[in-house]
Amino acid sequence: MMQLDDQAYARIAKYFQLLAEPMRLKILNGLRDGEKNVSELVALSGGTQANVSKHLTMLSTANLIQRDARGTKAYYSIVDQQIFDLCGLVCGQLAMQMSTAAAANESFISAMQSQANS
Amino acid sequence: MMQLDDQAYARIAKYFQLLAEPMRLKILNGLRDGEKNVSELVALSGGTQANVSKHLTMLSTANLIQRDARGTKAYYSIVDQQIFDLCGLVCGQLAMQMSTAAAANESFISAMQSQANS
DNA sequence: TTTTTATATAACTATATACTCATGTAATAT
DNA sequence: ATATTACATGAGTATATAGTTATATAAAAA
Repeated sequence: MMQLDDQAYARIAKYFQLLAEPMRLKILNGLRDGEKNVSELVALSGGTQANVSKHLTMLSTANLIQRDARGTKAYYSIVDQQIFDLCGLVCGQLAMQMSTAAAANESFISAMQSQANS
Repeated sequence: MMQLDDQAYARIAKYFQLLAEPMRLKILNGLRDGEKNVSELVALSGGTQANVSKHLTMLSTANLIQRDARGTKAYYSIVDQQIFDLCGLVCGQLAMQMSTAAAANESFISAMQSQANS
């Protein structure tokens, strides 16, 4: 077994923490097909401007997304598409759990699986 | 872009939340090469018995690990090894960020990379 | 049966963080 | 110059959660 020091665990945990928030996942998914400005992300996510902006700052600070200010607008985009591999894996896990449990919500499962394979 | 409903985002976020804690990552990594009982995990992690037990209950409830009580001991083990793919991806991301930033701590980077490829 | 060992859990505290509301700031438009 | 638009951020609140201490529980040993 690989040994990691406490700082390494803390870093990895902080990374996962960024993905452990529904609104941030929504924002990241909203950026899947290319850059969007804050207003677009506010509309897309249904959150308030202040809240979306804060989440964008967090994701940007962690270098998961990058900011490009053009005029009065700020366009954000995904830095590394590999981020979606993570989400895909988790979706696959959840889909498996639910199908194993013979869960009732079939539409959720199929949505998860297609998400995982996208 | 795939549309997910709010419940889906919440589920995925909750899953990531489980991985967003250094002690839980340490425990999961401790189970990488096979089952261990609580005492072993307490020793390995350096946490208190109560705290480790709580984290184990959380991970077990979420079906990331499974519990097997034998005598007075409780042996925990990983349910699906794919969990380590997630950690590997994150380690790779962090390693990339650090090498891109030409960070000074080279030993951390190599540790991360070998972890990602294990 | 009593004690010991191994684990789980309840009660509590401290801290982190998501959110809202209000305001600051900077670029464009009038 | 002033107003407007787009975004960021500070202050404050509420909630979630990690950790500690103490105790409960259950199997094994004495």
